[in-house]
Amino acid sequence: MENKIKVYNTLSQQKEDLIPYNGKTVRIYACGPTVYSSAHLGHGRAAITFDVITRFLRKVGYKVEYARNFTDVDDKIINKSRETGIPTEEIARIYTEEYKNDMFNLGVETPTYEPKVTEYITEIIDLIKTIIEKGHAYPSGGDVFFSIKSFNGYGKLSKRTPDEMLAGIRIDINEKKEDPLDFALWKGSKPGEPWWESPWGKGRPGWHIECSAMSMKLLGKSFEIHGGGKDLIFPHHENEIAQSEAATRVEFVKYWVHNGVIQINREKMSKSVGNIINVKDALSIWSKEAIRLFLLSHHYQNPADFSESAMDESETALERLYIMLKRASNLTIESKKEDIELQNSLNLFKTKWIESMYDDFNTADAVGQLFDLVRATNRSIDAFGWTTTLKETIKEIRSLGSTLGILELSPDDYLKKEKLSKKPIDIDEEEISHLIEERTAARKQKNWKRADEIRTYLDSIGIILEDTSKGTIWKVKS
RNA sequence: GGCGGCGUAGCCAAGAGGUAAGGCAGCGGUCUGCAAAACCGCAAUACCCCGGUUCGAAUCCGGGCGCCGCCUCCA
Repeated sequence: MENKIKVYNTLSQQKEDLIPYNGKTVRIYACGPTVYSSAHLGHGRAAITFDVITRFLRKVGYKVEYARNFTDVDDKIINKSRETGIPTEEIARIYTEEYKNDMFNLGVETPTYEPKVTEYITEIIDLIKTIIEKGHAYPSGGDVFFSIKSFNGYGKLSKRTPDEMLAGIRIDINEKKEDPLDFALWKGSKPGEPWWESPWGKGRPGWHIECSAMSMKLLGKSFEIHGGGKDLIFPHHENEIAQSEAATRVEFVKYWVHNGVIQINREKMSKSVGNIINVKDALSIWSKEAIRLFLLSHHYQNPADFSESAMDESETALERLYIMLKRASNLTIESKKEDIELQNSLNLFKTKWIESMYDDFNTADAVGQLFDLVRATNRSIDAFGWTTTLKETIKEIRSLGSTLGILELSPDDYLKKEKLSKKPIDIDEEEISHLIEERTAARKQKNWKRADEIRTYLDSIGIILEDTSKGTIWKVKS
């Protein structure tokens, strides 16, 4: 096995060995949402990407300090407040809570820190003061701007020079700026906007400064991984680097990690196109684990094209995993038998899925390894039933599962309850049991007509019956 | 226009110099009262095109074509 985790760094455009600044501690900052509307699958993907990275790093022995912020003061929140008449703080509070719920429902573990911008205003003001003192920013008419010309690495993350940026510029000319590419660190507040006292008058933070202030406060001047969606590379992350390094004169972040965007029909999911799928809505149709499996079947850097049929396929694929676990749990006779062939598959799997994850967190490859092993496991169950090897195999499969955040339910909970909750079916479990009993009796008398009637009826309302050597079991149709 | 990326069977998707994982859909078989599930097999000479480097290219280089992202708020 490779002894170093490889991670693709947007800054160098290469995979690099993950070498923390200090021992085995990895500090991660991932950009969270601006809380002015419901979380969509794009937010979900970003959260799940860094959730899995965190879970894996911890699994292989790293200490991970993970911060994910809430931007709770911003133009978009102010606009939303104007449209709805709801105070900005209330809008921020509502969507912050909703985001936390949505992420919980997606099985995303809570980060170590969840800072809010409004709780770090002092740090933000101090940081801006430092940047001004070092000659990289200037107050102008109540605002403070960062001078991109004063920072000679500007553009190093997004791979473009200021001249190239200027060529395609579409932002409004702002008289207060010395250079059209300069961006606001602090914005003087207009009437009715949230504001804080500052050396430059009443105002609020610009968009990018909060992430620099909060990440450096919580994780230190230099930390290992900074993440977010690819759409944040420019200008957000580019500006963060400029601000932070202008203030500290040391490397801000060692590895920049960006996840691909969600697409619908090969087009980016975005508000302007109007093709947003909210996390809540997706969760009302598909299980959280099917959503995770769908996302994790793509490499985190690639775009993931979302569609109902693709999601249905993921649900079916997940069901295949749970059916295998169900078949295994149905075996009651313990024995000391071993299965050499399964043992070989298991040994291969143990090495390969870890290797896949070591290679830039390649969950899609790991998922492929998993399905390989599932076939071998089913084969073993058919041939030998319960073996000590099977027990070991299930344990290893659960181990990958806990890294990806899937297979965390009991097979019955998934095959029945989870799916019943997604597909409201007009029958309860007790009634199903009664019908199954009746059918079993009919089958004993070889009354196939009645037996098939019952099965057909249940099938028509979405319940599938399976006759096994241990009796009839049921599950909810996909 | 500038910068970055993508193009792998019917669909989705890994792989990034050594002869192409996996999932879904389809078809045939085993098993079953019939099914389902599972397993076995088929479709399957699947790497956008044209050049080049190499003993060897899906992978590296050059040139096309098509698509996408960023350059304005995005995760």
